[in-house]
Amino acid sequence: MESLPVIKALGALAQEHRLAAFRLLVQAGAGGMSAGSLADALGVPNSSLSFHLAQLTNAGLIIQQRRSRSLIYSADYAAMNGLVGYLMENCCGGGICAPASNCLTQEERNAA
Amino acid sequence: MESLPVIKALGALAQEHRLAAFRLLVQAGAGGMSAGSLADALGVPNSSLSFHLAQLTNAGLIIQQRRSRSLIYSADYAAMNGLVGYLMENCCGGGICAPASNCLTQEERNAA
DNA sequence: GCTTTATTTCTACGATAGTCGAAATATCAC
DNA sequence: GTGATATTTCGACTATCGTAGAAATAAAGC
Repeated sequence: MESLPVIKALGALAQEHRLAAFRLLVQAGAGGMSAGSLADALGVPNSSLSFHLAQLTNAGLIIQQRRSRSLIYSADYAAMNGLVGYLMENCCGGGICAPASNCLTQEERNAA
Repeated sequence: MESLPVIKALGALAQEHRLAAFRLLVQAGAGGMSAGSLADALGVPNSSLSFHLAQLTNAGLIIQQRRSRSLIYSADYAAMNGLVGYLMENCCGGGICAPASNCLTQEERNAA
């Protein structure tokens, strides 16, 4: 993993509403949440949240899907694993520390 | 761990020079590096780097020590473990994923 | 004390982030 | 097509970030 996407991902998470939104999506799992229900849950105006969701999407941390009139967002577990992996990979000179554990996607969990 | 310090830490790492500096310090280990040698290694003016080191220090990611005329900076492994732990802790609803592996401090490594 | 070395603080500047109401777009139901 | 719903884009604004030269501070040596 390169440095630039890591910086984008870290920057995307380094904001109150975005960190909260991302965590909600992580906990929501594969089903995801609509933009509107996220805005309600966070108490942020739609237009503001839309801005933040675009940032998270651009950073590759979340995925957007249309379901009827709603846009459903869900966390990209692979991206998150890559981010944590990058941070741990360069820890302690890459020698002693074991790689970070991975969060499984719904599919991976079913397969296990 | 609260949300605010996590946001500060993520924000501190979400910048080219600061991420590079932090990684250099992580690899440098307990011995750390002086402000000047960091500035040389990164090709950044002293005053600019000083600004960034202050941000990292304020975020609790690195530690400052004076050694004669030089100020020596070193990575705070405990803070990094806390940050990664926070991200992993809220992953997958906190259920299935194992906690992230820890990077050991020099003392912990010696004790092991 | 004065000088040298190492680093920070000051200052000013342009660039980007965050906010939110209003207008625009997309989809569905009839 | 018309109307209702869900979400985004636009616009204007303030606040904070990143930059780097210049001046100030801290420690060591003579």
